[in-house]
Amino acid sequence: MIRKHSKQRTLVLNYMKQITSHVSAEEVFEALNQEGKAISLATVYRNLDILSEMNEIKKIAHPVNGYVYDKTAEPHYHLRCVCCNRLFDAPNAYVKKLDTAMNEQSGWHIYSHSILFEGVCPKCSNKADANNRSERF
Amino acid sequence: MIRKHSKQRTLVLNYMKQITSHVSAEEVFEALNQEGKAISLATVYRNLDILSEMNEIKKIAHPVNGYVYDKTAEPHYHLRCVCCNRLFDAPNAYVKKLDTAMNEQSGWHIYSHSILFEGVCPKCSNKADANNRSERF
DNA sequence: ATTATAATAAGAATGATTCTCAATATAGGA
DNA sequence: TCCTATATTGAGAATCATTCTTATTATAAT
Repeated sequence: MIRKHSKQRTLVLNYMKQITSHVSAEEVFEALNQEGKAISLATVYRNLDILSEMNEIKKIAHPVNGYVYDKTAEPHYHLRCVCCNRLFDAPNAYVKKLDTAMNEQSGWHIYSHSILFEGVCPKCSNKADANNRSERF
Repeated sequence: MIRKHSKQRTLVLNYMKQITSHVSAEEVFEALNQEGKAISLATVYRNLDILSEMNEIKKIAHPVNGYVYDKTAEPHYHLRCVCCNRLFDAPNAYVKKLDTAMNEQSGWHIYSHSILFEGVCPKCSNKADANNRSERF
């Protein structure tokens, strides 16, 4: 018996599709409730995981803050700001041939890969510049 | 006042240097106590984090199992088996030019990147083959 | 030796995530 | 439409990795 998304799962999915960043379950929970859409935290967690398994979104281990969810399951790369800790999509395309190359080199059966770049985002580096200026004068 | 490693920190570091895989704090704790080296779990956690900050080892967010620690802080890539969930070092070298390329493309100040390949390790794919054979007959 | 700082053990506290379970909703067949 | 089986929910309890607290012990510099 194939069952389509429940009312709550649809809420979660619609929210995910509409945002541009990467969010934690807690953030989804708070955003939906703020909008007046009553949903429990456990249901948010449950549905984010179900949607990940259905390959509609992707669950990502954030290097320092538990898990975040990504609106798209298509493989792509990420940038993390070591200053504000936020996660962003990288502008470049997925390089499929890295998988075939690693396949041959390692003897594993490789499905995919992910790349995480670490650095300082423009917003944070502007802030740092401003601080330096004000310290100087 | 510069202080060199304490007795317990040295225990942890020596253990890390001698292993080949990637271990959790709990595993370090159990291995050391099994060897008769008394050390508390909190101390293991504390020193693994201190050693990471000192850049002697590296702390890694495992995609499904919390954090693991890597004996080397030198940037390199990883393979994760989706079957047994273990983490291994990839055989290839770090590609520095990905950082400079992403620097230009994104406008960020990029420090480094990491690549995580996902697939099935030889041991697990052998196991799967064996299971298939036995199911067939 | 003395003193100040660093580090420890043990357990308590925290916090994110998962689990439990009684209640509610839904799909498909009679 | 009503019935039945299954899916889903909400609310809070439970779990579990990690961090914090605090009294005690170790260490380095004087």
